[in-house]
Amino acid sequence: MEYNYREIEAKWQKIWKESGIYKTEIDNSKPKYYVLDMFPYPSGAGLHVGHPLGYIASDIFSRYKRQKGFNVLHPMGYDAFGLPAEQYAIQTGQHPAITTEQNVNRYREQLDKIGFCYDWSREFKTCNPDYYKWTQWTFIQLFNSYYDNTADKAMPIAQLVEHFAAQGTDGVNAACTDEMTFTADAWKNMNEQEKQKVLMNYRLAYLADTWVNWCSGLGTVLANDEVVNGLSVRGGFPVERKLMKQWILRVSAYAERLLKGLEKVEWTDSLKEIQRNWIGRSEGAFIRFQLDGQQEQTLDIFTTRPDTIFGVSFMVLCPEHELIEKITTPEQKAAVDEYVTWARNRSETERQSEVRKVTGVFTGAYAINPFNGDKIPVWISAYVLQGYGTGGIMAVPAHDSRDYAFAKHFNLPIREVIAGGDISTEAFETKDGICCNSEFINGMSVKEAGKCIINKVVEMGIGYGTVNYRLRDAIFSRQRYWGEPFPIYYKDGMPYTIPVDELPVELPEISEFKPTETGEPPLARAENWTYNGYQKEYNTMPGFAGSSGYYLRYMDPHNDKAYFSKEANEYWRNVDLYVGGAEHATGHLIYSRFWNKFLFDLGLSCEEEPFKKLINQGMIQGRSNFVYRIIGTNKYVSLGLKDQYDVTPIHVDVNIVKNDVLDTEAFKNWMPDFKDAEFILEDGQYICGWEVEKMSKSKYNVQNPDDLVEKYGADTLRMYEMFLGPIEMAKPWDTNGIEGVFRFVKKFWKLFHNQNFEWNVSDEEPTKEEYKILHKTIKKIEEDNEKFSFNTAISAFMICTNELGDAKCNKRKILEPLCVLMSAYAPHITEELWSLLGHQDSIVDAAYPVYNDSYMQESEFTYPVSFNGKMRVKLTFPMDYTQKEIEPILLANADVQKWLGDKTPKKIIVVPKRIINIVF
RNA sequence: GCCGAAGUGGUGGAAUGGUAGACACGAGGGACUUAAAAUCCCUUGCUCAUUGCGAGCGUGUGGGUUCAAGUCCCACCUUCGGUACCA
Repeated sequence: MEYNYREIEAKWQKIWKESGIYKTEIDNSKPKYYVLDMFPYPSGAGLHVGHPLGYIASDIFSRYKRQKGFNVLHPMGYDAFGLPAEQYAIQTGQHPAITTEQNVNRYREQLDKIGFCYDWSREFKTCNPDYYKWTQWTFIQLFNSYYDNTADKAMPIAQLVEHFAAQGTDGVNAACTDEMTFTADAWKNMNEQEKQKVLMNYRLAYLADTWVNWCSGLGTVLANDEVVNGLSVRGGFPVERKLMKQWILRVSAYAERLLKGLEKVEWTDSLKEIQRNWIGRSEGAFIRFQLDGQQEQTLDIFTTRPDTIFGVSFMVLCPEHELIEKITTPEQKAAVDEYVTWARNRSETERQSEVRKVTGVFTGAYAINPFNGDKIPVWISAYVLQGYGTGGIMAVPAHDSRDYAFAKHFNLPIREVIAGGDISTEAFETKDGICCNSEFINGMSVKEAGKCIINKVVEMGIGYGTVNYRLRDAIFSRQRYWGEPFPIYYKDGMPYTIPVDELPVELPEISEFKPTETGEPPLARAENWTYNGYQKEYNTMPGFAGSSGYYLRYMDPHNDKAYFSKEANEYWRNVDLYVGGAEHATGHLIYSRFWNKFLFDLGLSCEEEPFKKLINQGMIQGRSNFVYRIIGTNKYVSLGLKDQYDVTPIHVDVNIVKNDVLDTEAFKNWMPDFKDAEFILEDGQYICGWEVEKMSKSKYNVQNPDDLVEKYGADTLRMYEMFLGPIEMAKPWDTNGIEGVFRFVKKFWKLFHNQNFEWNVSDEEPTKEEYKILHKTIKKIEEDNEKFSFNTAISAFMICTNELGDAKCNKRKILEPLCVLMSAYAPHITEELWSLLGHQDSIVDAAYPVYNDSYMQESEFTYPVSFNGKMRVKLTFPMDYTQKEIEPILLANADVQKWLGDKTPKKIIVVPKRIINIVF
């Protein structure tokens, strides 16, 4: 039979589906291996060509591991809550659940065509109430927990309540929004509402007024990772700053553990580095400055350079600082109000573009340097950020470039306290200097002086050494409909959780998906959105809520008693291999790790890190094609001739271009504008230009995997995507080479057939040469699989197939193991051949062939011989010859003598099985 | 600015410090065919030579280590990704 991929692929996909061969169960007799893809958001555009890249890689690895004897968990599902479906709903009135369902079906259809080995019985969508019940459940646990810094883990808030009742805040070392001190009696005298307010300061999920990224285009707030260059990632709308009451997750409490955990995972260095920078650990000191003439007010700052404290010449507060209204002098009030109003209302975009522009205003107040009693003016400037440290700084212009620019601009003093720089031109920012002009720390190194100052401030009771993180708490509310409702109702203005046994709180039906006329979130439209008469929360959870713990749910997806069973978790533990884009480095991959660590603290998840090994598939860029229109005409000139004319490049649909040659007829029919197009050809062809750009509809460079499956089959598509290059590298999507892979698949099929496409496999014993071809391939494929170097593995298959074809080898003992090796890459064709070879069982459970070194033994080796490093001749020696035995034969050789001439060799280097180098 | 990754033919890309360019695309030539598709064979880094042998140069640039460098070290250039007043 000829290779008919359509028939073969349809046949096996049906059989796999019906037999449930990819269904996975806990099996204690086998080691587990958990392979996970970042699940997709089912957008209306369908699966794009970048998705399969990672999915195919993980699929290959899953199949390989299964053949290696592992019990492989390889699930798939959908991240189904999200903005596009809701935006669409606002425009059309179509319920997002319906659009989502349609999109999911389309995705599933596309995925099925590629022949993945997912265990679909575990599939779920994050918008299923069965699933988001557990997202809500986790939220309640977060609400009912606080972070105990001494135990270094999350603890029940009830324990904190007990502590408050017994000792007040004395001995409390917990992550909180504001430091609090009160006695046990004070606690007992608080009313319910006051107590709730105090607890809110400690909860891991808390409600607070906070400056947020408000996106009016989307009608919601966004997390920091959802804003890029002042614009929303989804939709590209401008983002402004706004003070709003929001649900927030105290992710920052886990900063140190998130940082430390990176040491234990096998991720790429670059990804770890991105997370490290995002977490942004810095060591320094917290120091309290007294304000001149005001006993009750202090100005707290964080600095990484306590050693420069004698160089402080002014203090700066962020425009949002609460101290501003308390300390501003009457004379300065007008100027301060004006500045603060301006600074607070700037949009993110403005902030971005005005970075490094020096602005600020003097408050009229002075702080006192605790070490020398100097009066230091307190300024306000937007270069100091609210939300990092204390929102206030001690400015040391001589040794910080930002303070320097500020001091120069406002003509403030610049005092040198680290020797060796030239502070007349720029700040001297070294951390290896020696202190000067600094009284008792003169002559000390920066490091020593820092320690000394920290000891002093501790002694004086005005500060301590501390560690500060850039990582912010995550805003968890969205003023949106299509998300998980909060399991929260309000009583006397304070939030309370809905009992766990009444979960899930299902998303109600509403008539319209827009915010209300009064600007309330869409859920305010829901009828009876109450709990025992109390109003339920109008906000919903953000996109990352559902994706933060989904990998745990796959372990036990249908459990209605628990998130997942202990048994399932202890077997599957965590994800061994996670495949997805690096764009999630500062979002999903942080939130997920936080989520998992919290569940670990609760004793639910038995591993602290969720993703052991992570592979980032590179981004797939588009490869656009261009035609060149001669300006003012409807004439198009081929690439090579375009420089002779005045032309405008125009994007042309890549689907009517093959190997950069334009199908001119198809071009004329493409759009009415081009109906009468004329062409100036080169060599009878129209050659298009090309460029690598982002893949987008408007650039006509989008290619759909379905078309390629239709034209070449899934096996060819799978291998081609892997053959493009290393999965981790970004690369343009280019179908120019797919024919080569298709040819190879056909050749592979032919190994099992004669010229007339009749089955032709012999039971003869293979020769040693044939075994050698096979075992060389077994070894290479195994090494490449372990390294995720699938492109070179495919090259090895091509070489092997060519060699066996040349040798006319059709021996079962060679072809059968080869089939197994290749089944991970091309599951359909190998499954078909496997059954033709007479096997009843599926090839997915065939054992991976064992490499046998004995076939690779050689009796001799051909050495390249180089003279002073330049390769000249090749000589063959028996394998077991030593250098001593080789040398005389070598020197007696005519070619060697020719090259040596009358020179005598200084040294002869023989590297066994590599090279001989003669140095003269 | 800072952090990270990467620069190899016309193209995608191979090379544990040891014959650079595997494998594939494209291109050129040929076979088969009435023709096309499909298939098969040869050539294909650059320059010179080409009657044959060949010779020289080549992995972003400039240095260095080494018998030997695409690979290691130093400096620089370029591109891409992350981040951006984080005290």
